[in-house]
This record gives sequence, C-alpha cells and structure tokens, in this order.
Amino acid sequence: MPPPGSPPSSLPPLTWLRAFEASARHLSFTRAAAELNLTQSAISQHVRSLENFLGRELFIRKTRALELSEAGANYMPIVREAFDLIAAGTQAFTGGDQGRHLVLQCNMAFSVFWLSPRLPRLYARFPWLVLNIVTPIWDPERHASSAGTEIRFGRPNDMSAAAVRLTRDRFYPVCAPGYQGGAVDFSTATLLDCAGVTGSWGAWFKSQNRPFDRNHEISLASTYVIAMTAAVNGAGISMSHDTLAGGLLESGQLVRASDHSAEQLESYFLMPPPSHASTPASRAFLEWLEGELPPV
Amino acid sequence: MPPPGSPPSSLPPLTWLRAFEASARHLSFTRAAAELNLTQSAISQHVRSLENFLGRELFIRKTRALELSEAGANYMPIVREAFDLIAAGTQAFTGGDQGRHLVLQCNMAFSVFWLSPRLPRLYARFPWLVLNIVTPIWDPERHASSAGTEIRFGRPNDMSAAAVRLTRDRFYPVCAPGYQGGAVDFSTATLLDCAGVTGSWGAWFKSQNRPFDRNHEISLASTYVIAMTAAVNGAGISMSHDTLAGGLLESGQLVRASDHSAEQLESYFLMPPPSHASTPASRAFLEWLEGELPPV
DNA sequence: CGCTATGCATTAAGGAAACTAATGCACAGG
DNA sequence: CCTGTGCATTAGTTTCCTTAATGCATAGCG
Repeated sequence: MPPPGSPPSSLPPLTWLRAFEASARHLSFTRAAAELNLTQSAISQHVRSLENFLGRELFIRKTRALELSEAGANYMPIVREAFDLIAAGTQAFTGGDQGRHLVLQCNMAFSVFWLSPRLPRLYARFPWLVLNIVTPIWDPERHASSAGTEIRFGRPNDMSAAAVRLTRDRFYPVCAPGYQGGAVDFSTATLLDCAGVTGSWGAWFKSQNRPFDRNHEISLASTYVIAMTAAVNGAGISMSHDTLAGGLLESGQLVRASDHSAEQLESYFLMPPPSHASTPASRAFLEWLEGELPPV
Repeated sequence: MPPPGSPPSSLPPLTWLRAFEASARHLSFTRAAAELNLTQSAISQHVRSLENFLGRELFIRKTRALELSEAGANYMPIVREAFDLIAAGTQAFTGGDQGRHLVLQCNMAFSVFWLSPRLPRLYARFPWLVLNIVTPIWDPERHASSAGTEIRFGRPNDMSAAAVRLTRDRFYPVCAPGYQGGAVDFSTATLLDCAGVTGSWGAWFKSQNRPFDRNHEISLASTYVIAMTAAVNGAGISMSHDTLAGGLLESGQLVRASDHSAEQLESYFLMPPPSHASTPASRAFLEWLEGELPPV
C-alpha cells in the first residue's frame, strides 16, 4: 500500500509514454524509433503495453500508415504538454542563465485575477526575469511538502511556521453591475459558491444572523475562476474577497452585492524558499511582491 | 541529427525524473525507493545520474536528512506538474467515464480572454462535461501535427484543409479608458506589440499610409495576455482584435485608441477531431462552440 | 560522552526486464 | 504481379536493477 502523500500508482511507465508521444508525433513507429534511438520493435511493444495498461487502443493501425484513435487523440496533448513542461524546465538548467528563471507555484485564481494584471509591472521592473508559472492541479494531500517559490491559499493552521501571510481578506458577495437590474434579491438570485472554502453563502448569512435555507440551490464551482467569471458575465452572485476581486471592482466589472462582509479564514501565504535556494530571480520577485502588497 | 518536428533530445531519462520526484516529495531516498518498488541503491544512482545530466546538485545531503537545493526546489514543481498532468490524463481513461472528458488544446490568450468568460455558459448547458484545457508552450514547429480537439491561431495557409475557420478579425489599437487622459498621442505613447503576429504597429501604420518610424521603441510582449493586461492596466497601447478584446471593450476596461483597423491575417481555427474520435464531450463542445461564435 | 540506529554512497555479482535482430505478414504503388 | 514499406512477433543479447555487503557520518539516547 502506498504511503500518504502518495504515488500516482496509476502512472504508466514513462518509457511507454515516450514511445507513444514520439509515435503520435511522427505517426510512424519506425520514425519514432529512429528519433528515440530504439528499434521499431521496441516502440511497437511499448505502445502495445501502454494500450493494454489503459485498456484502449491508441492507434488505428492501417496497413502502411498509423492514425490516432479517439483515445489516442485525447491522450496525446496531455502527454505532449507534460513532456514540453519537462523539456522547458530542463532547458532552464542546461541552458545556462539559471539565475534569471523563477518557477512560481500558485493557484489558478490568484494567477488570473491577482498576478496576471500585475505582471506588466513586474516585467517593467525586471525585464530580464523569465517567469514560469505553474498552477498545480489542486490536491492538498499531494502538495504537503512544497518546493520552489510558492503562493498558497489556505488557513493559517495548515501552513508551516515559515509561511508568510500575504493577505487578510473579508469575503462578501459580488455580481455584475446590472445584475437583477441593480436591485439584488438574494432570495431569487443565482448564488455561486466555491467548493472547499470557508467563505460560503451559509457562513455569510450566519455571520449576520440572517435566515438562510437555500443550501440546496447553491451552484457550486470548483474554483474562484469559474465562479467569478460567471458573476462578471451576469450569471449570478459569487462570494469573493479583495485580493481576487479588487481589480474587477475597481474597473466596475463587478460590484458588491451587499455591504456586509465576514472574515475569510483562508489567506494567501508565501512559502519562502530556503535561504540557500535564493536566486537573483527569486529575490527580485520577492522584492517586487513586498512592494505590491499592503502590509497585513 | 534529429528530424524536424523534433525530439526533446535534451529530455533526461524519465526514470531519473521519477526517482527525483519521489525523493523530493519524501525528502528521503529510502522512502522514495519503497514507493517506487525500487531499492535505495537504485534511487541514489538515478538521482546522481540526473544531477550529472543537469550539471547541478538537486539535493543537499545532510547526514540523516535530505534537503532540496536551489536547483532542486526550482525543478521539483515542474516535474511534479508534468506527472500530475499525466496522472490526471490517465485517470480519464482508467477511471471509466471516458465520454465526459474533453481535452481542449488552445493558446493562452484565447483561453483567458475568450474561453474563460464563456465557460459558465458551457457548464450551464452541459453540467456533466469535464474539460481539460491544455495550453501548450508555443512552438509552431513542434505542433505541426495536431491531436485531440484543438483551437489554433494562425494564417489560413498554415492550416490543414480540414481546419474550420472560427473567427475573422480586424486589428486595432486598444488602451485603458483614461490612458493619456483620454487623448491618445501615438507619438509619445508606449506601444505594445505582440511577437510573431501580423497585427503589428508597423502593419497598422502602413495600412493607412501614415508615417511610422518608432520601430525601435516598441515594447514586445511574448503573448497577447501580457500585452493586453498591460494595456488594461494603463501601461500602454496594445494591438488587439475583437475575438480577444471584445469582452474588455464591452465592459469598458479597454477602449479603442483609433477607429482605423486593418485585416488580421491570422484567425482562430478549429482543428476538428477525425470523425472516429468523436465523443459525447467533443460533440457537446463543438455544438456549443458553433452557437457561441458568429458565422464567419 | 560514547553507543547505537538511521540513512546515504558505493561496490560486485546474479537475475529480470528491455532492447535488438531477424523474420513474417499485409497491402500500397508501379 | 511483383516489390517495397511498415507493423507484429519471437528468440537471443544487453542493459539495468536487485541483492547483499560495507563504509561513512551523525542524531538521538542512555
């Protein structure tokens, strides 16, 4: 049995994937073999093994040509992207100018709503910086031990002692300016909630001792990105907070649907890299980040 | 010499990466070995090999504990993300509900400015859909042969015959409403350009026979995401077009800096999956896409 | 302050898995 | 109809991993 924080035990042997990726690119086992410095036989076996593993045919073997099957066509871009990622990441090492590269790990919402609008300022200040933003698939279990420079969203208790609090938010409902003709009615509006976060509709109503019995009617989004873009587009009212919604409120794309707010238990934290892991790039980024955020 | 559309020849053996990833997660070669059903000896050798390959130490070997080095801490999230991607993608196959998954390949700008605001509508219509958006690192060379459902930006001549044109745009300059106090002066403004695209400042001036000699003063962004967010934040004037800027113009975050526009030679194309690769998910998406876009 | 236990590095020899080479088969193209 | 191309398959060989033993450094403990 795998230990916790565990292995993707469902991960197929990577050599099989490599064989598949090259074959899909060339649409030829023979050429893939040439590329990987293997024999056609080896590729054929690898691909067959992978197909057995997945329980699906990846290629349609025509007499003198290969074609990707439905499954293969869907699998290819994922494998491709993964290899591209590794290739690009590896390049940063073998390519020499190591100090300029910064790998930043943060979630999708932060990346889209907070970081992205501020990137031009970052680049204006440090034009030499090469930023590699990685937004991991969210799984707190698997991301217990951090690496690189990381910005994490969560409750203080879940953070290590070294984590630096970046934000302190209160949460409140937001919607598009014209939603419900400007006169918001919570009893009829579409309420958008975000999974796994304390800033929920239930908590918000409770914080002001208002009755609330529409639990069953809440639309759940998996991330703030979905919930908030839905709100911007007039699809409903989403819970949000300053860090994420600040820009959209300022620009008028969103307005607050109520003056009442409650304390959001989650905050954004910077997991600082160990001092020995400091590079020109990480130092530059941290310096910029400090100036960008108000003290908490 | 590698063939064109070529191998990431710089890619290290993937078993080494696997050993590194597990070791970094556990901060222990011994536990990593246990997880991978290998021996401590093998892990030690693999990691050492990878370090030799990269020319950098990935771990700091303390007497009874491992620690990630600077290089290791930067490398880890990349490798991690790549494996997560594969694991998630593989899950879609082995997990059974294949038909609900759609892997969509499109570039960053389209994903952020066009797709993302419309996602709530897509989900509202097909709540069962599980979308996996892959935004590949842009390298036209390597993406010559496509796979899965893909939306590609480029010139008609570079597309295969089967490609379906989704958009037809004219390009024009855009900026924040208050930029330069509302009275735009192209001779003093910061001009933002996007690399590798025909909709450039040079082309725009030329299209109206206006003199233009500031080539050397153009700020170049690598993608529209950077150029346009910079513009939204009042950093300058960016070239853009309806498909990407439509939402931002409507919401007032951007305004056109000039009435003049010129034809953008690039368009967005849908590379339709071969008919045999059609799934409930891909059919749903294509149906929705058709309704979402005006006919071109 | 030693003693012991833990964890990484290294080596050599046996064995399992992976790759090669050789061959078979199917069918496009001339 | 013949030939060349490309994938599948099997038997043989190489490579790589395991096993096992050993060294080393030091954290934790009595």
